[in-house]
Amino acid sequence: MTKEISEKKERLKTFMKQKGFKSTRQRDIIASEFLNCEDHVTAEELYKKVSRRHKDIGSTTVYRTLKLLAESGLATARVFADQLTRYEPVSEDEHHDHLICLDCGSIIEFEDPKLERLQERIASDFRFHIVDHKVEFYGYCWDCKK
Amino acid sequence: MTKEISEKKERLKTFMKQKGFKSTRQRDIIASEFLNCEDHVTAEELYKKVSRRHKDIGSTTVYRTLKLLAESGLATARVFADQLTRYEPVSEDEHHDHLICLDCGSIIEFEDPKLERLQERIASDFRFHIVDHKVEFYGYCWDCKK
DNA sequence: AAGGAAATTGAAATTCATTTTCAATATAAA
DNA sequence: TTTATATTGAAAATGAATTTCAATTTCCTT
Ligand SMILES: [Mn+2]
Ligand SMILES: [Mn+2]
Ligand SMILES: [Zn+2]
Ligand SMILES: [Zn+2]
Repeated sequence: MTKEISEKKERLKTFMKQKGFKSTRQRDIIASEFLNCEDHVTAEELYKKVSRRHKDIGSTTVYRTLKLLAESGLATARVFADQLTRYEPVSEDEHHDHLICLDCGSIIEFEDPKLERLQERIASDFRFHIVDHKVEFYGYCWDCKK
Repeated sequence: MTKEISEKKERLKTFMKQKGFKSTRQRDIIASEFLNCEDHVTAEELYKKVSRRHKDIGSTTVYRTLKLLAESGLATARVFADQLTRYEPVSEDEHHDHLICLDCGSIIEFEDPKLERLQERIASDFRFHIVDHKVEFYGYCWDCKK
């Protein structure tokens, strides 16, 4: 377990204590498995991974723990075109958007300051106060285009 | 019924004939109701509108007809944060994105050439071939901010 | 017009991800 | 320990959307 991950688990513990939530074996296992897979996983996908070695952990608990991770700020929930709720670990206050391949499903992450600034300009045009945004580009990655 | 709407209904007829689909009273009523409400409606919402005056039309048919309208190019399906599939009439090849108020739910449409160009630049950075995109800004509209 | 193949309809059943319920169990503070 | 409270997993419930199916329509073809 890397330093980053154990530090995150520490943050989770703090969050739970502060909120009056209890630390459990299940939450610990699920959080570890989640933080180790740097993917955009669904609850079911993570449940499959977890239950390979822990057949006693139910999928309901995985759904619940992912929600908890999101509340604690360690995970973000994302919904792409397939309408499944996916979670990804959050690293620092970094924000990014996604390029999604319609063929192989691969997801490329990108960050673009121009895009962020453009958003501000558009918002002010409409006197709108933006608190969040969703930018997804769908198409074909280099490999699939060939 | 405006000229634009009757012209659209004509296009739908052409599309249906060409595909071997049949014209029915239900489809006609549902399409009219849809084209008249310049909104981002869900199937259930449209079903409620339709069934006010046509209690014999079932919701299944509304779901099916909206799909048909999307296939014919007269409607586009959109999914915002509430995860419901919404449809909106398509006018010409015009493309637009959305600002969505988290308080009152109002939707502001906008078009930004800079955004479209930026997308191209980002795509080429990743050698990605974009065919579609989704840009949604969430926040608070002027009225709700007050 | 009438006949008939093929498409459409509405109700009910089904799907599928996610949430809720609930009795049994685990946690942690005293 | 004791005890109050939170958590768990199985099963049931939810809710949007789709599928199934028998009855009805549509629209060619005679
Ligand atoms: Mn990501
Ligand atoms: Mn719109
Ligand atoms: Zn690909
Ligand atoms: Zn508002």
